[in-house]
Amino acid sequence: MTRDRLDEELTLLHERICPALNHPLRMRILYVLQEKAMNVGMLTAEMGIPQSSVSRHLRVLRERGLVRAERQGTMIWYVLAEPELANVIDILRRILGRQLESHLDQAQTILGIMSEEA
Amino acid sequence: MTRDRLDEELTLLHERICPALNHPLRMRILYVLQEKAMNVGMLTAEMGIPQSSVSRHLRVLRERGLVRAERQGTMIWYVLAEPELANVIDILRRILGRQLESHLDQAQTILGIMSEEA
DNA sequence: TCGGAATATTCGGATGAGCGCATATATGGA
DNA sequence: TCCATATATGCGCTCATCCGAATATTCCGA
Repeated sequence: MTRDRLDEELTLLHERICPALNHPLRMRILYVLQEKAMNVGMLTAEMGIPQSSVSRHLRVLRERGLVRAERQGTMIWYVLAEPELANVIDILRRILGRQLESHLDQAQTILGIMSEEA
Repeated sequence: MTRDRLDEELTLLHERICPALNHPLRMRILYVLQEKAMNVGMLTAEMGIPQSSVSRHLRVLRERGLVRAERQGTMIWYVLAEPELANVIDILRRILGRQLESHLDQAQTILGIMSEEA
């Protein structure tokens, strides 16, 4: 694969897929949907944020083909369309875990990278 | 893991790790560094953007512990610190590839992205 | 066909990220 | 010490995204 081609593909990747991961609530939605399909009401309760927010986040995921919406009567059930996303999140969590263990983390804390600490 | 704990962890993940992936140039830097260490000058040439931009992107990656900076004389070599990131990118590329194959997306076809895949 | 529940969208404002340009800092050598 | 090279940062601007509240849409049942 040429340089330009890779560049092109990564740009496309960033336009289409990545925005889905660029928000913790969307990540959480993906993670929750991995276990079972849910409708908007359930997700709203689960997330603890306004329904309009949930709906907008779902739109981002839906438009990028990462979740599927299946209407059933007046409700709409959302299903994880790309199960591999769970792997992505797991890998990132693993990396985070390693960093939290290492001393590296101290330096970054000092640098004020982390908003607040857990 | 409780709901709150997962929420907390994903928020932390989003603050610390994800910003590194939120930009195509940073993704490209990670991808390029996977093959070999490079200094800022090499990366600037490779990317075709101003040196100040490269430097700022590197800072984001460095502060989050995803790359390591090793000074050698007047140059600074950058090394991929979390090789698993390459897996993340590969998974995302695979998802993108699947989506491009499906009819899901006509726009991509128009863009001529589907020419040939690896 | 009308009402109500479930979901989606619009609106306006606030916040943050990214950029190029210019400049600052650090290192090695003369 | 002074210069040249390599890298990092400050500044001002633009643009995208997010949010809550209010409103619109869709669908079912009576």
